[in-house]
Amino acid sequence: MRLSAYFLPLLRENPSEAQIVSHRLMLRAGMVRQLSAGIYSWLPLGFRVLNKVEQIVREEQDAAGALEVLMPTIQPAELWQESGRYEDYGKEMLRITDRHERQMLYGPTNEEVITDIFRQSVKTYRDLPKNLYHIQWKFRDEVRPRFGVMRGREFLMKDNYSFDLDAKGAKHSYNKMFVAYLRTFARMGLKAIPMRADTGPIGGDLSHEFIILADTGESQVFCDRAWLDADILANEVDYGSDLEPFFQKWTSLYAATDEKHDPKALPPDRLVTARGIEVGHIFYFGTKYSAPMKAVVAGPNGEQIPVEMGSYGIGVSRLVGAIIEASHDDAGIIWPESVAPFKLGLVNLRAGDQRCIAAADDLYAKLNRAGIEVLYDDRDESPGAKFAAMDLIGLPYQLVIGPRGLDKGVVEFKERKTGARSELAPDAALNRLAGR
RNA sequence: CGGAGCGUGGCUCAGCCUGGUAGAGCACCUCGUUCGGGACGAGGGGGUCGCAGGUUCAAAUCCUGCCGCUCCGACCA
Repeated sequence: MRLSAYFLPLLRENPSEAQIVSHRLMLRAGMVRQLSAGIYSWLPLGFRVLNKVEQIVREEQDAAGALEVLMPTIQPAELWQESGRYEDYGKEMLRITDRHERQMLYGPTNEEVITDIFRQSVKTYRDLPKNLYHIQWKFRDEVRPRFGVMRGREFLMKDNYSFDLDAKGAKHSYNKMFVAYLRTFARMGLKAIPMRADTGPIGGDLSHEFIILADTGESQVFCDRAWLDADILANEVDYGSDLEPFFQKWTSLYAATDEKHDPKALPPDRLVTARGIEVGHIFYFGTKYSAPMKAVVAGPNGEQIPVEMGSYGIGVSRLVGAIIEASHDDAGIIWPESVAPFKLGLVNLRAGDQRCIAAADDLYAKLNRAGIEVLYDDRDESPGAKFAAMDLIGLPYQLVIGPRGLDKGVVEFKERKTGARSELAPDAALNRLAGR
């Protein structure tokens, strides 16, 4: 993508409404614009990241055997009256009346809708287990939206729902999601630590929050030092096998939120105190919805059995902010390669110099042919402005083309994360990037 | 929802106290000179000061109401 043809409205100064670093950087890097309190438009650069995060979530859900669906954002109130949550949910739920005076709502979550879908079509235990997910916009009318997309009112969430015949099956479904979540966050360069959690308005008796460590996190958390070196992606997981050992392994290391922290749980030399951001939450809640909504199946002996359910959420749009919170420096964002909007920034320092243009255009074409996602800064700007822009948007690698380098037959290769620079022949730079 | 604050070109902000008809830096447009970490000169465009009402000869400035946004606290992916 040529920057001259892109839509990347960068801000040189910090918008006064943005108080935390991810919010500031997302506005300055031209990723999002606020439309209203807690409601954001995603601009091209931000949308690319959102899609990459979403895709990683999707791949890990698919790998764990969940099936993707898409449910509406607008739901009828009756379903919520049936489950008993219509009144309980309170003012957080955005209620809407349609032209026929029918009570509708903008879905804050989807337990009711999915349970309705399930009960219409699944009548026998032979069709179990099932696990359905979707990635859809939600609306929760937060009293106080803040932190940019990290706590918006409208947000993109992956939520899924498992259906099993009995508690044992439900626990296996829970474990699958537990594994999938650890893998999902790890692939985004995040260390997400599962912490036992309250179930809140969702209900149920088994629940874990997944919390990533970031200096600017909302809440204080405590964990075993061993977490810092843990490598979740090190071992492959067979979702068909018994996952309980995996679950036991990753829940045995101490980790607790502020409310649940026991100061005596660990010796001081093993205790890490940090800030945390919640990026996922999983629940096993049994028959809380299936019983009142009559989501029952015929069991092996013909009896009617309410299904055992769980629900699992990942804040997809929140993750974009959370990743920035966890990975940035004074100059801007530092994207993990897996979610970076482009892998590479190609900078032509002299937009008016034919030799530089020819060299940059040539490299740009080759990079495109090699399938490398590249943002090509072909604008006529000062070098300083170009470098600052590249550092701000935080692409993992930069290639700089200028007259000095061309005299020596080289381009400069820079790594955003480490700041390491080296000079390479253009073809060598190409190979190096293609090899990564 | 309790407490606090803000709303003036795209962004950051000054002007408001002590009313006299809007200003700076950055950004933008044109020309020229520049160019290896946010260049320089000259010229130029853009706002009626969140909205409504009131006081006054006169309101960005004073008064009232409303709307919007932000921050601190209790709740959430």
